[in-house]
Amino acid sequence: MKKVRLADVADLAGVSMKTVSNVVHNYPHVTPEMRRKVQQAIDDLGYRPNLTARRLATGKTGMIALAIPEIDHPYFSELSRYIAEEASRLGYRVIVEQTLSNPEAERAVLNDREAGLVDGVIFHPVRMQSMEVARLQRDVPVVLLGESTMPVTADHVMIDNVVAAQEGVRHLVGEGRRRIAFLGMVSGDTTGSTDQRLLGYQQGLVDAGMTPDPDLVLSVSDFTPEESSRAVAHALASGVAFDGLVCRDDRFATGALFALRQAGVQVPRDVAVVGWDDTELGRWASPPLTSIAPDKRELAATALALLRERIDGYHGIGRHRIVSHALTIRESAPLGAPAFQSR
Amino acid sequence: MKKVRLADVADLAGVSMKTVSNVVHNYPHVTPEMRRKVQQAIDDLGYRPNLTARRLATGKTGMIALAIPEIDHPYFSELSRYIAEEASRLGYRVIVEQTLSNPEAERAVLNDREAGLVDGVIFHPVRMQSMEVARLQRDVPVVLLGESTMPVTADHVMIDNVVAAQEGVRHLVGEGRRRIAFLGMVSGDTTGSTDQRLLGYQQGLVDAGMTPDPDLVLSVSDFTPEESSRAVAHALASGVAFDGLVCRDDRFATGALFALRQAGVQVPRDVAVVGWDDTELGRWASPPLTSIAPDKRELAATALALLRERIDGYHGIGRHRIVSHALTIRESAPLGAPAFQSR
DNA sequence: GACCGAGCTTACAGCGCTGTAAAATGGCTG
DNA sequence: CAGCCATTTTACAGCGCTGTAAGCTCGGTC
Repeated sequence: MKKVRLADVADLAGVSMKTVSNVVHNYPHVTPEMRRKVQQAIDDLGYRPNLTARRLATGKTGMIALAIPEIDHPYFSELSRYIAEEASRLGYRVIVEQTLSNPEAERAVLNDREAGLVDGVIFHPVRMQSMEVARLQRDVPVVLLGESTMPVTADHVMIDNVVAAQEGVRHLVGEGRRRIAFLGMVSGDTTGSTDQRLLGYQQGLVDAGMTPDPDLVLSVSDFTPEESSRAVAHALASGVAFDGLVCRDDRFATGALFALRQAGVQVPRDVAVVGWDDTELGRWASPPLTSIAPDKRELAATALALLRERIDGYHGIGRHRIVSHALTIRESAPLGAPAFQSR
Repeated sequence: MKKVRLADVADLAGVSMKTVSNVVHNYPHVTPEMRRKVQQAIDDLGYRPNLTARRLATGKTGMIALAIPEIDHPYFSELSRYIAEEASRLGYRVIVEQTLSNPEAERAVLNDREAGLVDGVIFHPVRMQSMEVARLQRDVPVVLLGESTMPVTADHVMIDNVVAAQEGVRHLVGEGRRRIAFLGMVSGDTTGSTDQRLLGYQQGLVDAGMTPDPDLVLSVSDFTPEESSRAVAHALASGVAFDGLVCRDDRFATGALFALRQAGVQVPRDVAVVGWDDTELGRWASPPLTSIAPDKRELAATALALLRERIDGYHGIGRHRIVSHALTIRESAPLGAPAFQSR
């Protein structure tokens, strides 16, 4: 099956290439008879337009890049799904770049040594600072996700992490918890997400008339459930006492649940746990996780809408959009189940 | 920042376009002096090659498509990660097509109305039959994953599902389980994966001198933990008794754990559970899942190796590769923990 | 010192499609 | 039936790069 070109179809149908092109694109001003004749030739030859050539001619690729740290992190895989769905709705294909939180890979996302690959980029950086983004960003439209960076040159979508964390704390306080811990800080984490969540957590404590206790801010050495579990186990062994726990993400919460179970600490009776991201991992944890739930669908739609506008020619200053979130209540920190020994 | 073309660099450096191209591609026969001069011009102008034009000229896109049912299914998100990593190692970019198990979307993967988008496709179909794949498959190299189809026109990679299921059963039998159930059949599932796993399950029972009992094959109405949980709850309520459970995948197993917990059935004491796919979801379930673990990394590497060969010109008959698997033992069906009332 | 060949560099024709501008067609009007 | 205008179709020049084949250099050889 050798390649069929537009010109071949034109020859067979006895018309010009451009007419064939018009038929392919459903250009309205083509007589029905002509359309039929051309379509016949297309079908006979099994012609399929060559996308690469089209792109070269139009300058549009119809593709966007989605650059995220890890494809298989539950939050990112769920987000990817919505982005893929929304992109497909808008007629874009998605190429996935996995940065693995590698600074060089992140730089490569913007500083790509090649051009003309995609029409735009949706990028969730974790190692890159605003300055650097601004410096590296070239002509490609970029929409940033997450909290690490928000230069004025690119658009940006996030949820209000501070408020969300405050809400998480308020929920725990409302259920009678008095010693609420935060899990966790990660050394070398420059994303700002954690900072904002920690800030909101502290703010939440203050709102409730409590004093943040540095001992209750647990550190984790990596973004994995394993390390999170280790950190919680260590805290328990060191005698750090808490009856509530706000986690940086569901993965950390999952690790925490594991460590608590191992230590014989009951959730939610002894410790109520709030996760973050509302992922499948948390929905099926035991007990199922109460979790701060960013509206991922809205996040995806907003990011793509902004990107679309830039692709369509908007060149203004960077816009910042806050999308909504909710607190999804489940068993790990339910309503109306006061702590074992609430004071 | 307007576009810089190869010709602009050539002008500035005072050489031909082809020489610039040679420098860009590190073609060896370029004098150091020339190389320096050209590189200088490239840097001065901030030149970046246009990938689309390159593709049109070479006919290679440097991209492969990965077509899977759901990006955020734990098995597929983990597999995607390895495929993305391996692809990147080989210099390919990955574009992700989410079929959502939609027959039309699956057909579109092969029957794409446009050509020249990717050099090859890695495709995990769930609704499509061998015949149809063979009929629709065009000139693009295709490697199939999963068990639903294996036409002679395309390469194919899978694990030995029958043997794996037998091993799962053997493990449960070895731990003293005598009434082992299978979860679950899904109506409308034409993938063959489930069939093969069920077959292996039955074979495993026969190997152990047991008689498969149709009542112990549970049906689920959809590939979700929710439905799986419902199915198990229903079975328990109907008085179906079992002390071992082999699940079609970790999602089903996760749903099963939930239903069992709700019903006060202890795992593994009362029922030992074996999952499938060895995903993060199962690793952090409670209790952590014993699971049949396909070697996803090997799967990804094998699929890409086969695809690479086809892209490089191999046109022979479809090859079938079996990659290895293991049974990862965890708490849901541990070693040396005989059933509560084993007979 | 003319010749040779390996090593470098160049000119240019595509790759397959689309946008533009110009040409052809055909229905109406006066 | 010429004249006009709106609609439909055409010719062709790019889009930016690479492969091919030919041309140029220059040190080494006899």
